[in-house]
Amino acid sequence: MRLSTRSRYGMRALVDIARQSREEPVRLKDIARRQDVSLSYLEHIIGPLIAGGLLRSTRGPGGGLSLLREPQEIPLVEVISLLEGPLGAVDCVSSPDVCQRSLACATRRLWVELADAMDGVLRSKTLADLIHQDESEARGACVPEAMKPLRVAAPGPGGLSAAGKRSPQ
Amino acid sequence: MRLSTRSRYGMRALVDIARQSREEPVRLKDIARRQDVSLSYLEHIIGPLIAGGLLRSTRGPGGGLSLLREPQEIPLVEVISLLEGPLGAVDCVSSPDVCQRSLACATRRLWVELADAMDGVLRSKTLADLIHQDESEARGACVPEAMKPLRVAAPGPGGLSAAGKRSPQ
DNA sequence: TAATTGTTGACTAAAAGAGTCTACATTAGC
DNA sequence: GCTAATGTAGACTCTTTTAGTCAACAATTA
Repeated sequence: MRLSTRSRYGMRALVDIARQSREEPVRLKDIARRQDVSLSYLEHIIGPLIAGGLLRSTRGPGGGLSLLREPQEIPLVEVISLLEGPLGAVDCVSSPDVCQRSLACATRRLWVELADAMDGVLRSKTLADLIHQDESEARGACVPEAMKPLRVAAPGPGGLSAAGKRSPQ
Repeated sequence: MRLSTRSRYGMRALVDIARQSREEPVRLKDIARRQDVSLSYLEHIIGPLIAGGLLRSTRGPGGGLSLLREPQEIPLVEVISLLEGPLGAVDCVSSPDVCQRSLACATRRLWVELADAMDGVLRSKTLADLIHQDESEARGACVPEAMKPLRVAAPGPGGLSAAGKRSPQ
């Protein structure tokens, strides 16, 4: 249940473009450098965002990527949808009898609620929220010390915590 | 961002035990049969639940698994935590400078919110909720036809939808 | 035409997911 | 104490996904 680098890099790339973009397109190479992601990999990540109508690309010298809409018109749910596919999908399609075993039905409803919760968050925010939040944080709200427990969430005791995993960046 | 079979099978196993259990322990073999999961695999899934103090196991003839607490005393967040590890973990630990690049900080906060949302759902429910929900559904609320779009969530237009993936069961 | 940009697809290595199998430890009942 | 019925542990395997790299190519500007 962890986010792929596609989503993370892709989201960062979009924020990057939104911040740099002053009319002229932003070069993929520059995004890769600023975000510290390999250019070749970023190309693949950007693909779905172009296909999904979030970005326009122009080739040749002076070319690059630009947003097709204003940041506040880009809901994050759309971004994640393009990059990650359906959230928390639990498809029990192959056995159509799942519902007769009402047990499966009960747990399934839980997974639906889980996905809905994430959907709610992503639906309530736009790219603009990330940029603005970012700018206020850049003014000092987010100090390195406060970042130490980079493991996400698990608020309070008895919370989510278990295996130790690692990830790129 | 999809749930592993561990969580799904494990949760179903717990519900199974909670429903069957009338004092005497429930045999793993029976759970495997009822839930249509291989016995050998279920053994591995059950392990963390025992280690985590949710289940007690007794060996030998007449042995099996039993809940250590009443279903209403078992928060689902605890179950998922044991089976899945931290929800939506995004650990950028290896580069301690993430926060200086405030961009990373902005997206990171989004991932935290996402994990919190899931956490909220799981924290508000107990095993008892699944059992009861289940029983009312068994009385006819959940008909096979209503189950066709087994792909989870994505409520409304413009919602979450993209890649086509498949999974066991 | 040459340099600069994005596009596409084949390819790969490593990790995680999903499971199997075998040997072993406990215990109840005879 | 023996035997059958249970759970336990760990090594092992196969498949899919993740996370990339690389090379050829297409478009565009100067």
